[in-house]
Amino acid sequence: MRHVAELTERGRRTRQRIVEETGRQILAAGIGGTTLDDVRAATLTSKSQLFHYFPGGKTELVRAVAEWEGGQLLAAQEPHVHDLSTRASWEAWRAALVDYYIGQGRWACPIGSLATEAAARDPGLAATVAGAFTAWADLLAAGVVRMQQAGELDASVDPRRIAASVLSAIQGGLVLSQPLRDPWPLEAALDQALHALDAPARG
Amino acid sequence: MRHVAELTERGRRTRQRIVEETGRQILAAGIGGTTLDDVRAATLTSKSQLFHYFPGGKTELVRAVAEWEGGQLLAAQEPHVHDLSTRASWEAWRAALVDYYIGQGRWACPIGSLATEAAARDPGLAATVAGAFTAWADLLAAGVVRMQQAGELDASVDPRRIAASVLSAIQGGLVLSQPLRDPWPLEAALDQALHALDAPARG
DNA sequence: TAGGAACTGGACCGTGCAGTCCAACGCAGA
DNA sequence: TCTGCGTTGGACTGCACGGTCCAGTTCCTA
Repeated sequence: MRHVAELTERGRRTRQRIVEETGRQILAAGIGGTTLDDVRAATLTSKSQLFHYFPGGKTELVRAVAEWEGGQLLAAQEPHVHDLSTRASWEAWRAALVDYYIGQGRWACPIGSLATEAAARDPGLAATVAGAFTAWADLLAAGVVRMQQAGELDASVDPRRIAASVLSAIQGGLVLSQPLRDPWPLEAALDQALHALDAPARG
Repeated sequence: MRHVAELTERGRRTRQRIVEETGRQILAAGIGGTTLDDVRAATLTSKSQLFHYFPGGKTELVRAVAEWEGGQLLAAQEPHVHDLSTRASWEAWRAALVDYYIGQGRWACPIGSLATEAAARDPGLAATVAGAFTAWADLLAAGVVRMQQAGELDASVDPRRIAASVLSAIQGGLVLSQPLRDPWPLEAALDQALHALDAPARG
């Protein structure tokens, strides 16, 4: 006997298909530019399915997308983002990240692009987005700490500030790169931010 | 005898009122979240006036806003942005900029917030936005050159890359600060980016 | 002071889109 | 095979919003 809102395997797959396709459309056209009819057509589903799996409508769907994309974004940085204990590891991480954005034709951050639109429309979504940023920043800050522990970095630098400035370089670099359709601002900003890791430990 | 599309003083004021109010609404709610009816109500005008001054409709209005905001943004950085020949001048510029964004309750960049939404919806607008970024970056790069000429900065650093990374720090810092409603990521990113100016000239 | 152009008010229209509703299908377990 | 829930299809509704239209007013200029 099943209980409320339980999903079968088929249901889970359909739901997931909707989330991923909506994510693609939002990245390309923004929340406002993404219509449920477009999603319905692209996923070969029907209106009733959309509201069956997301009773809260578009708002709930977008939040599900935010959570999914947040996870994907961190997954794309594995395994480097859990190392980051050497300068070489940071470079490997950097390469994976640039490939995720530019190499795979995203040209924007799935989370970052939600941030601006979310802040105005949906406070709950803004909280989800802020949470994704915090989780990400924590991973980077942990890497900075690891570099300090390994004796490769001056212990006086603040890991949280480094993490925030690296994250800002990514987001801001994408803002500049996107309309120019050229990765160089992203790369310049990222490299500049990573120079903060070049302060050797004081012997 | 007047000619086509000439504006009287009254007309110019009305038009300007529409542009500024639309700018406020776009910053708060995005392009998609801004309706002509809201603008009409807030400016105490009528639909016909909106289309009288902007025959191209919302698209043309938004472009006018982008150009106006671009100018305002640079104006807010005066007179510092035309100096930037000393480290102190950069700090004064930094303070003016943070006040423009945070002190005046914007919490987002009028141009940066357009960038993401524009890239998807309106290629012409994206070009305008890219132009605004370029003009801004040119001013910063000129400042870097002035520091180099004054002998305060190593001549080997690339002014364009510095300018791009500082601009990215601003835009990305705002992306992080906005949902958190806290200026610290913006300030951390900006300060980190400005460290690039701390490379003394090689004697 | 008359003519005309710039300016203004607001009713009206068409459409695109979020969300509703209900009937039908399919796949388990009893 | 029956029963019931999870699942699916798609027509339908309400309305918000961009855009049109035209009549009326203000104000410059000759």
